[in-house]
Amino acid sequence: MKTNHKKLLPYRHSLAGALLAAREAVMVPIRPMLAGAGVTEQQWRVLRVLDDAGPTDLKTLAESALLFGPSVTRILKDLVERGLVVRQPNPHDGRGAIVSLSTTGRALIEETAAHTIQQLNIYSRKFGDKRLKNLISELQALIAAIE
Amino acid sequence: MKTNHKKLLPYRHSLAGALLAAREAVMVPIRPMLAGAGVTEQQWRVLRVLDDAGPTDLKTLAESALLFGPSVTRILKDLVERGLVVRQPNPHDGRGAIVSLSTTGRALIEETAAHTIQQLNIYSRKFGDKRLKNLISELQALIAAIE
DNA sequence: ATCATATACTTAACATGTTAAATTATAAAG
DNA sequence: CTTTATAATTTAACATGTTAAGTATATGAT
Repeated sequence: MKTNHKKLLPYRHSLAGALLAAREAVMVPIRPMLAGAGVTEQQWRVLRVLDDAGPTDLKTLAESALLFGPSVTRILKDLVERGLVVRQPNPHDGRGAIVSLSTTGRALIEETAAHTIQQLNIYSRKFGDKRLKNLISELQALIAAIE
Repeated sequence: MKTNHKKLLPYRHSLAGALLAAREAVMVPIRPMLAGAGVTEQQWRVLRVLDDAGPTDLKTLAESALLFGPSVTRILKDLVERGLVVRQPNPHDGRGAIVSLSTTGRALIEETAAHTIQQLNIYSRKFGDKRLKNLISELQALIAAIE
């Protein structure tokens, strides 16, 4: 039943497949560390984006963290309850809210950052630092080209 | 609240972030087509892998399609009910099963393949054919280097 | 043959993803 | 000032992801 009726590449060699497989390979060593810090991958993305950008409205946060609105609602409810994120009304828009990292939240990011940077260094050593930077750059260029 | 306390890159410039964002950008135009064909992204991965590899046991299928075992169980139940996949006992192992594409399932893959190939061609035109092939090749090299 | 262990799933339980509809508030037009 | 339309979230409903426990079969050692 081999594929000889068309030009479709084997899934792992396709663009979508290679991107998914690469992401999976990259995340495998990182996930245990996040679990140890008590955050899921999605919660960590929210915290990271808030650390990057400071106080942010929810829509921007969702886009930046590559999450859907309802997921952000649910994740923030949890992070606020745990005191990692602070939520305030948006002074310029009565409908929306603004969230930012608490001191505890920032501390969590700083702790995990040490680990992720270390992991990145391992990847750099195995794959080549310049090569890795170029790969990231190409990924961003692809995104820009598609949009 | 800018990030100046450590060397963590902004999320979109990080390896994990760039991979996730790139995958998302690539899939956005493809998802509506899959929805039109009546399959989810994960179901489509299962069908694609079966088209690549022919009759396959469930564990291999899960690994190839980047899915967990329980997801494969659930997805196959649906695909078999809809007549896209055929399930047979494994003659060499009484515990397991072997699944393969039905004629209908193969027809679905062939139809959608035309669309995905067309989309790939658009990406090639926008990003460069050689450049795109090289990107995929680098992704695979990264996976190999990490493991 | 029997016991212990490992393997291939399946089931169950809960978190998250995803879409659509509901809610509340701003904004624009008349 | 109302009416209408648009925007920011939340709620609800269901699919899928994810982990852990359960079931049945195979494998290996005594």
